Amino acid sequence: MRYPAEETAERHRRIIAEAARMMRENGFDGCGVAEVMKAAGLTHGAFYAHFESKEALAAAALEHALEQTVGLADRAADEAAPLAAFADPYLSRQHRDQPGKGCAMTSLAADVSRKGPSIRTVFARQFGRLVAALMGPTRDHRETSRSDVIGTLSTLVGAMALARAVDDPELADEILDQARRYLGLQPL
Amino acid sequence: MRYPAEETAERHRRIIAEAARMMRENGFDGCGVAEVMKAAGLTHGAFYAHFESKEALAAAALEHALEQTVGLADRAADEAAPLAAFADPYLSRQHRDQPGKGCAMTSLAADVSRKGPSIRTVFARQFGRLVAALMGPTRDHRETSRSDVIGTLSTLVGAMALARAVDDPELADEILDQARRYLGLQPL
DNA sequence: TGTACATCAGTGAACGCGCGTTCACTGATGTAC
DNA sequence: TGTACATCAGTGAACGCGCGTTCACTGATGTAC
Repeated sequence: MRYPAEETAERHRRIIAEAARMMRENGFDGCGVAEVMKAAGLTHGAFYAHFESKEALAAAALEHALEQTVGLADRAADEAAPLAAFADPYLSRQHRDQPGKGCAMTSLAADVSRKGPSIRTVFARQFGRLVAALMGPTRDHRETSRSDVIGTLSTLVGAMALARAVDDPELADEILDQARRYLGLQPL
Repeated sequence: MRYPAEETAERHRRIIAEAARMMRENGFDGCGVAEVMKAAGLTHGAFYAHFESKEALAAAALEHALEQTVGLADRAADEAAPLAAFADPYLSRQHRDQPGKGCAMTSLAADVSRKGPSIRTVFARQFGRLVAALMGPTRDHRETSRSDVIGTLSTLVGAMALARAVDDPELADEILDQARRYLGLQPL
């Protein structure tokens, strides 16, 4: 049957949101089309009324997930120390233990590097926006700032990836703790 | 037919080496058993004479790949500035463009976090050895040192993951450049 | 304002493919007598 | 030293399963007259 336009749009958004969560948890190839559609309350057959292919869904889901990270950076940019304001909640146990709700740079960067242009372009664009947001509106020493921003982001992404990979709770905690110290953040 | 023990052992090593390369390039799930065996010059049927399962191969391949990284750290530990000696070749374009020959922390950390204990334990153990190697034989300010080592490793892993994910050669180069500056390394 | 009809997001069965795994079989090697 | 035989890493066909994708069909909605 034909459905009201707004309900269809709402379902479309829900598919993207569920995919963004599941792909961050299990990787692009770790969650199936049928699984995503089921999580969105639909059957898999309807998928191709919403997306041209699974790759198109992956691109939309990645964009959605990174949008969330850019939003956090925008809010952090209003603080006195934007980088610290962004980094502090990033290096938390909550973020480590809930990849499905967290930053897609950490959970999907390696996956992205193995995918095609449609996905990698999304990543590059959103990463550029993230760096720009964290540099603040007007700075003079742009070069130095970009190095601080990119260096700090690298530390965040690497520390979180390592903390999640390690199969030893104490070591995982220590990685967060030492990365926080390294960046000059308060201990957890 | 039955084969000489040494030839069998040599083939076993070749399977692991090829798997270590292909899994770093394409992820654990991105390369198949048949593909690995073909790269090692065998047919897929012989695989289960060498490994109990694909997961067992993945664990062996990860161990092999990380052994290589620990070896580089051991050699860097003999230098005047071990961390810089390790970081300098890490943040190179060559490393970025040849993930199959490079550090498995960057290419496989996210994959590892989604796998079972047999694989995650390998990662944790080798990461521990890597940190220990880079801290040098005898230091007094251990706490500070561990923070420097873990913080720097995080930066390396994150920067390389980001540089590889980005679909823009200039941005990928800039990530390496700025991360090098952030860590106080000479420009490329 | 009614009526006939085109639309299209749904459903669920089916397809083709690749994957990890299994299995019957091979035959040179190493061992027991 | 020869001979018979067990071993086991190979080969290649086959299996079962899950996946992305396709397709015939449904029926409420929106549109044309």
